[in-house]
Amino acid sequence: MLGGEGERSAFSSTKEAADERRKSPAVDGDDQSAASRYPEHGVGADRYYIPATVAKQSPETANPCSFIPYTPNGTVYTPSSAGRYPSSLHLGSVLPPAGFSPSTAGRSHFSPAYQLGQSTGCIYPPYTGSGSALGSMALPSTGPGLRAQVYLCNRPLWLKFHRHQTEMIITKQGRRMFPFLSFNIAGLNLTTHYNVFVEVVLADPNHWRFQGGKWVTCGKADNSSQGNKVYIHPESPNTGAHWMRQEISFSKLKLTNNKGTSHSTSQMIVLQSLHKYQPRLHIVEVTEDGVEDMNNDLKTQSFTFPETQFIAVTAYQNTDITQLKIDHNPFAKGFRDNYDSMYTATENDRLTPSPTDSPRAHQIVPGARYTMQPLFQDQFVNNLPQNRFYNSERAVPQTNSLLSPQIEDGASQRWFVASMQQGGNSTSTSNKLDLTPYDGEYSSSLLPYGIKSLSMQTSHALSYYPDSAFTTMSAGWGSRGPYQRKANSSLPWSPRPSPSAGFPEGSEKVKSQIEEEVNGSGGMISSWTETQQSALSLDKADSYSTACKRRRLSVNGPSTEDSPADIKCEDLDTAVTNGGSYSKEASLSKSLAAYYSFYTNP
DNA sequence: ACGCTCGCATCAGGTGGGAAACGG
DNA sequence: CCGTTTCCCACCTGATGCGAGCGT
Repeated sequence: MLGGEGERSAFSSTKEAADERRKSPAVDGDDQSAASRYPEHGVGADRYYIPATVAKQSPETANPCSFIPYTPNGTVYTPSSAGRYPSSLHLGSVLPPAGFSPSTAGRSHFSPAYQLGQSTGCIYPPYTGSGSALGSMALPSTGPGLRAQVYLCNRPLWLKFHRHQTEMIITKQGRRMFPFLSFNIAGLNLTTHYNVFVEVVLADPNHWRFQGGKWVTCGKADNSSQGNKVYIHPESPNTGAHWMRQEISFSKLKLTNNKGTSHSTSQMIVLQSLHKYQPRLHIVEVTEDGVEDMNNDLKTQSFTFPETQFIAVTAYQNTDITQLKIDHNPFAKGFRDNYDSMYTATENDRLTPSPTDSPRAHQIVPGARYTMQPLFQDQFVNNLPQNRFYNSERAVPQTNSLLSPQIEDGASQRWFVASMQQGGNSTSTSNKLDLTPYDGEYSSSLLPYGIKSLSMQTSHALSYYPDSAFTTMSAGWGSRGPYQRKANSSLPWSPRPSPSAGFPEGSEKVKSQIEEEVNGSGGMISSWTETQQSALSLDKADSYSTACKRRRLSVNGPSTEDSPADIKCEDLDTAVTNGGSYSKEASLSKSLAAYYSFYTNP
């Protein structure tokens, strides 16, 4: 396995108390400003994020809401002194004043706050924080200090890539990530405003190279890299209700190696080739205009999903990764060997989405049938009239979430992470990902926000997405669907039900099952989330997969191993959905009803 | 006449492959 | 020399504009 494989998916989140006043990073602004705000260079270059770290926490201590806690079994390097944005924000002294967000550009300047932690000089400062981590995972509620919970929507897909050590192409003009980051957030104050942004930090202090079919370290990382390391979601700032309404997709985030780029800097994150990076999600409470509240130090929450770690490259090294990209990225359909034959087949027999299929549908595993086009048509790019949405800049439609893959995936799993302080000191670099699935019924609990419930609906109404896994996988393309278009952006939010509802009694059981499965498969966890539908057509999927892989074989081993794992996963999923007390059909109907009720209420 | 839906064509942009260029 | 980076290519997706057809 590659270095990152098998990494424990312990997610680490951090809520770092800021000792200093800070403002949110500017969305707009030029690179320089952005970079300066979150400089990675300059300071001690030695700040890296060490994955697999988190304060240990047992599910029991986790939030009562039954969201299955993203059990942090991993370890996260925790600097003695932590800052809010330890890694990239360490440069404090170097930060020049900059506008905070596009909407607030020039209005607020980067304050020293983000620089916290910088002074520590510790090499791996990213996770700092004090206080209880999961223990603070409270049910969504109103009031300050509540902890947010974050789901990595397309986690199954990320896991697939992670197994082979994810690689992300970086180009001068910028290249989108694939899979891209897509989250669902819960636990925010409905009316409070937040800035949501992604920061990409060095995952380790090494320079990597692909040798002998494997990624091996090769000297030390170049810490002097400059450039923007933060991508602020274009809809920032916005209310908690807004962020929780739908998936928060970062599909338009671009990675570049062009430090001098001056255009579209707000959409570009500057990285260095052959370095390993770890994306981090930050949620910062701000005033309505995007300025961080200077009177509260506990308004920043950070989340890290180790499975999203990747090595930046200018050309793909591992053929397995290349094949995965081709298989799942709709823009790469042209590289699928048997594309023609595949699409001449009947719709039901198709192994991969048709060109017209929803983009979202593409972040799924091959072998599944999905033709949600009408519903998910604009998931990838927002093509709806902007004024119909809460925010014109929304990358992903609100309703998307409803239809989002997560739904389906919901049946099989939900990856949830509660914000927690990175106080954990675990030093273990275990690479084993912690697979904590959400129970199949979680969706109903989330219904109020439509997002999750919609997912269920999708799976229900659309036979194309038989299994939940798909929905999750497809989430990567952003989620937006026709239903969202009809949704009134100004709809009042019904009280969010306790997340606990999302986890059926059997959730623990399911979780243990999954973990067992994962362990038993030697880390082949990538596709366990695939839906049972795909399992039904597994043979077809395998055929497709095999065909696609004929073209190239990785030195270190073909991905054919996926098949067994997939089967197991699917079987597991089936067991969960069928064997358990969970009735997908009933649940879907219920969710659907709830969904409509929610959106039609005045 | 007006509004709506649908299909088609066009365009911009994203994708990996492969060859050439670059640099240590 | 070798590894890395850059550029161009063909292919595909999604957004947009336009006109035809239909119903009110």
